[in-house]
Amino acid sequence: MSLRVKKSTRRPTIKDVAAQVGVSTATVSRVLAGLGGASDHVQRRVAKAAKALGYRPNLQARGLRVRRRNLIGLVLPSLRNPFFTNLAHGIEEFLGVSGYTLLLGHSAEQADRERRHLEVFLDEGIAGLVLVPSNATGASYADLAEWGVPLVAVDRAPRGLTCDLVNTDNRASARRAAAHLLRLGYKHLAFINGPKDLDVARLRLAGIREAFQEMSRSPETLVVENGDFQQGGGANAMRSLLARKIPPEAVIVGNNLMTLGALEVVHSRGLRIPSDIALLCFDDMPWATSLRPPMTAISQPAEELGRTAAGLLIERLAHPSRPPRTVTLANQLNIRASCGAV
Amino acid sequence: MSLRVKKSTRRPTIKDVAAQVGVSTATVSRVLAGLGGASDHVQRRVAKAAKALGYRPNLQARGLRVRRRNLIGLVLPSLRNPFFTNLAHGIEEFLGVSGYTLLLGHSAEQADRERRHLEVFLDEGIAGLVLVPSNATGASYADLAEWGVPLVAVDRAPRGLTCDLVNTDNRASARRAAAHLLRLGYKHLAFINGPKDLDVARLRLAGIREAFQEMSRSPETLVVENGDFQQGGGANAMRSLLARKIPPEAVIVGNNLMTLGALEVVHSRGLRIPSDIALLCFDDMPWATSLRPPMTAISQPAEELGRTAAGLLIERLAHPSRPPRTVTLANQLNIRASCGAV
DNA sequence: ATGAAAGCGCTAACAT
DNA sequence: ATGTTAGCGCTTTCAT
Repeated sequence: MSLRVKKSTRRPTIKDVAAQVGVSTATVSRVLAGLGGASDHVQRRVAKAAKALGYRPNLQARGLRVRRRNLIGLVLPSLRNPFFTNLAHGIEEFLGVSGYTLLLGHSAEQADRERRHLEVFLDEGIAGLVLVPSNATGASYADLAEWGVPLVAVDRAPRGLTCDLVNTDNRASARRAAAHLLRLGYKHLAFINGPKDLDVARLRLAGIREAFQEMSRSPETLVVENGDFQQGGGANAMRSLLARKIPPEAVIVGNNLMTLGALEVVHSRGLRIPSDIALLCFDDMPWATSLRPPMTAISQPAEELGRTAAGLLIERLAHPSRPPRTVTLANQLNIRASCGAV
Repeated sequence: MSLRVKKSTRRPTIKDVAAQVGVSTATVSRVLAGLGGASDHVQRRVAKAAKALGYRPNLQARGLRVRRRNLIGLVLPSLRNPFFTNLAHGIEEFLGVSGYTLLLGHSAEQADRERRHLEVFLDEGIAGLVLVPSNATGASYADLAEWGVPLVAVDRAPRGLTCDLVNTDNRASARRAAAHLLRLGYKHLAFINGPKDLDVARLRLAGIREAFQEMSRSPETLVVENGDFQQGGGANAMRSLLARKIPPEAVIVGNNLMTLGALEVVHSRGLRIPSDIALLCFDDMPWATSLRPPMTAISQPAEELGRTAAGLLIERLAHPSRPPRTVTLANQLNIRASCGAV
């Protein structure tokens, strides 16, 4: 005796399964949800029929009913930057095993694009949100709190909003990096920083200044350029540094992309690293060791940042009213030849 | 006279707007959908009330009703590989302006993970799917056709399924690359290829063999290793090549990540490029020019691939029964110093 | 143990 | 021009 499989073009619903077995939809729902409350006999038959029909739950309908979905929104400033995509990797990995699905948006550091994504995600009924805030001009996150969606910020603190935050020890690692260069004897340093709006940028600059102070160096021996975290910005900044009356002997570059731009300029001028100019950069990328000379870099634990953020979000979903937490992960200074010390 | 704003903790629904204005929900729905069919007076009042209340549509409810959602699923083999994340960038960019939102999943080249994502996406009611098939052992895409979800494959053709496909001219570009090396006088070549299962891998190998034939070289002067498209695999393959009785004079590496692995080994052995060993790789990355010497690379238009795929999908959504198309984009050989020709 | 029925928020036929 | 109504697929009381 074989089950009659209803031939149909549309997806089978819980109703079809119920009809097949000859029970009510309520029973099917309960069985499929694993709530028991049905005889073993029925349980088996329901499971069998569901399988035979190829039944799959309609998550929209379920979501509509229980007003909660297993969707998590993720908004990143860029998909071209490995730092952020590694972050995404970490998040996806963690959330995947927790049964959540990711909605992805990218803001290109623009407040309005970011906002649009956030709104759509909300309309989709996301359960939670992971955000690397652009903090672009005009961006404000103050009203996100009212949306009632659990939110974890990563890497950067959103302006005007206190929430769970996972970041790195920007200040301390920048201080260590600067101290390293000063200790090696470089006198005139430059820092190609990110956009001024970002706390990340402020903290790193503060860290570098600390190092100068600790080692009793004049703040005038530090030149700061503000780049845009893009390759072109890095190139521009480097050009402008090299055009100075006293070009820096060593440069700290604020991220991976700007480093590429800076390198481009350094190479095109035929300058040698580190004898003509020493380089140290934020974001240790797999190719840092393949550059000649290998690049000294501050490695940021991008994937770990992602996993931590995902974990924090899951906890937040379980305990919505806990006080917000900040988790800071340590960066690491990987010393290689681009600064002259082996 | 100001509108009374109903104070409530839950999201306002279309009902709240209707009540506020004193019309039926149907009218509100029509006005908000821009279908007209209402007096200017009412239109204005509805718009005003919706805004005042902060009304936002519940997309799940809408989707349930109209059985179609503005969600597009995207499944990638990896989020660590810039090629794929650039692809994602292109897709996101295109889809974003078309009003679609992206669901992201990554398979890590594993058939079961990939399948799980596909199923969940389907349950979420996606309108369409962009897939870079893992083609991992056990993966089959034959039944995807029955799901009735428009599907565009990118980069690799899914096993057992004919569908829209966007890829690159793997065969031709591989042939050009090999010809370039042969013309430069290299006799013993090696190819660190990707997993055998992938059409990409087969096509490239075929292209290289073509070059050998055209230039009347013995096929024995080509050694092929199959890597896993990961950094570690590239390192292993390179080690094994260097351990041969006759190590290759020039190596073509199948992707960016394996290139990093190969470089790692080359550098650790103290070999010089190109005098000891020439290198040419698939995937031109921003850092290719910053390597010393700059790396000769076959650039694949990842973002363009993504945009094209997104475009194809949108057309497919509009014309579900059109015959499947394959769009092939040209790769470009960027000749740099790593092969000896300036 | 199981079923009937209501309803999540929305849209679309079908009235009027 | 606008309202009434049904129903998308599901879960969840509340009965039985």
